[in-house]
Amino acid sequence: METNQAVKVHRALGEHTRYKIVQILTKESNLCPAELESRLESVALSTLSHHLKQLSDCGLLHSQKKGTYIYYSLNEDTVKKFAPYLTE
Amino acid sequence: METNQAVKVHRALGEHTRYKIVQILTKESNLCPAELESRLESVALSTLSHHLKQLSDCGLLHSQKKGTYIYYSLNEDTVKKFAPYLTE
DNA sequence: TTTCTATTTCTATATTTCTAGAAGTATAAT
DNA sequence: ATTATACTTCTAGAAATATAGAAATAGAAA
Repeated sequence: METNQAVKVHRALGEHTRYKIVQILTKESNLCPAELESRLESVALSTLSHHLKQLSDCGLLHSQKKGTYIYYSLNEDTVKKFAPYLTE
Repeated sequence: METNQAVKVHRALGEHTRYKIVQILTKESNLCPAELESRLESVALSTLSHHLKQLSDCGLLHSQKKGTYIYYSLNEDTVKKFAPYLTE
């Protein structure tokens, strides 16, 4: 089943927790999973990790590793293209 | 579970057939289910109807009844807000 | 090396979504 | 009134997705 990026991006944003993650990252960038966890309500870290992977795979997020920490932030270009209203 | 419009719209667009329906309607508007069916590959009318409902419920489409026909077209405002790249 | 911390991957289960046939509704035509 | 057409709603099975605990990985500190 062929899946283009647009569909992937929309599917990624079409779920509450992931949508919230993106919203949070429009306000504060370079957050690590543990920090995101504290800003969400009752999501297991393993679940959060799964969501972050999906958001990264479709190009909405990028991450930077520093020691044992991984800092996530928005990929501005992708957000601008597919969900510009989020950063206005 | 509270669902805002943005999440609903993204969820609606995050599926191939529905995404395709919206793409088709950016080029030709006022199409009825039977016409859409002929422009898609192997989707049962009942399935198509279900997709059209989802697209309508989130505000992406509106429809107009004429006799037994129902003509669907894009709700420009919603598309402009949530997926502007589709009409550019 | 051992232990600790941050995070991901694996696994299984629960839930949601997709799909299409069958049945139903509404309008039009005979 | 009967039949035909256009479409939707109901139903149920199949497929996909979400969830979280347990196990695994990778780097930092002791």
